[in-house]
Amino acid sequence: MKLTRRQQEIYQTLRDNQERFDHPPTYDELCQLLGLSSRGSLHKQIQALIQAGLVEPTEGLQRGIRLTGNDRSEGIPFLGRIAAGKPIEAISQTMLMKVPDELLGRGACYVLEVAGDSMIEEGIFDGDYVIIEQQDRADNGDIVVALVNNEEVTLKKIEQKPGKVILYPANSSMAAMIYRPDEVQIQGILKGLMRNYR
Amino acid sequence: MKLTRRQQEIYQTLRDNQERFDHPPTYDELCQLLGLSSRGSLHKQIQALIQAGLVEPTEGLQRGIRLTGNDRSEGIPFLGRIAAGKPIEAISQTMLMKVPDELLGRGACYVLEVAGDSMIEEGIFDGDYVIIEQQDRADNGDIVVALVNNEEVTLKKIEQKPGKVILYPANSSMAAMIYRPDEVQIQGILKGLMRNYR
DNA sequence: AGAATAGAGAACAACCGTAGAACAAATCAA
DNA sequence: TTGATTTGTTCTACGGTTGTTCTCTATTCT
Repeated sequence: MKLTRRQQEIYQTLRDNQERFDHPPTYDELCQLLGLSSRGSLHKQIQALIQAGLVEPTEGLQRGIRLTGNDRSEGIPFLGRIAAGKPIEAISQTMLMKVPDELLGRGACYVLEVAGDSMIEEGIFDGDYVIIEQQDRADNGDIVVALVNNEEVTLKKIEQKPGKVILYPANSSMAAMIYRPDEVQIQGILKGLMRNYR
Repeated sequence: MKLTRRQQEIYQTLRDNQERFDHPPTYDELCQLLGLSSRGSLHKQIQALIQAGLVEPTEGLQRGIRLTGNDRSEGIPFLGRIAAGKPIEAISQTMLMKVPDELLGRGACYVLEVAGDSMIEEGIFDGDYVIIEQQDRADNGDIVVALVNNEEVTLKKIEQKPGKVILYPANSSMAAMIYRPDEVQIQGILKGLMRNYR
């Protein structure tokens, strides 16, 4: 989606003033900030920003959140479930999940829900949430999200040797898989884990 | 749960004036403090704060406790390390740690760092952070923080039978311990877990 | 000229905060 | 104990605020 000049300008103003408001600002406050005198005009622009995914819409609530873009303060995206042997079940809407800073890597991160017990001996259980930092290389021994043959996405421990790549599950009832380097594409490495007991 | 502006304002006023009252204040006193003239109006706002878990509701009692609640917007306290067989190494200053809402219980919660491998088969490793909800009872099968003989604090799976309490480690090289009910005091139950890969 | 972009302003519905009456439970006074 | 008073709760109603929709006008660009 492409933004008009004015829309970019408004978005920039939103970001610049994000911290000036203890609570999300009202349309009237924003109008004053932007030199507008009509809520309706602003509303039209804001809708464009929502359409572009730069602003979170408010659900029914008044004084609803406006500005928040997709920066890390509101959480990182939850992309879906990852199971050994299947592509990631992508989730329709981008959900944001708050994650403690301690579990984040330096780069772009996202969250996946683990399906299956293939990493059980590493303490990664079915239903756990893993925080993945997006990157395309890994050290031996890292636990990675790997795309195999452009088809399957799995969470495995990796070992890269000259001419072959081994993906080890952490479950003694499953076997390690050996591939040619060009068959395996690293998508990210494991940075953190969260589990929910109920 | 999100608070409206006024609700936050009221909550802040409650906190600020918490120490000014020897006993919890009445609705009328709070109304005067907040410039309201209707108890009913205040009541509705207070209900919202209770809903958000920031205020403890009063059970039947009059002049009942109001304000005190658990504000977790700044994080929950990190209390120290817990190892099987030793008291919690208390940390000098109370550190706050931000934790995703999904991992929190409803009541007061805190964070401990796990020392040792006694729960390794439950996927709880040395160095993991566990989120504990403070409470003094548990169901069989829950993983609890238990104070034994007023000396040792451990993280174990509990089973309570008439006349005895069994604490199971999740490590086949360690034995379960059997106690009399009066020797074991439950301090909290496990609600969530976080792990950091570096 | 025609289309796209911006803004003003009116009108409306939902939401929020408040007041106040009425009632029940708890507390206090005698 | 009994009755009066305080205190917490429930309910209705009202007005202001806020988000949304709509129409209309002005400006800019191709």
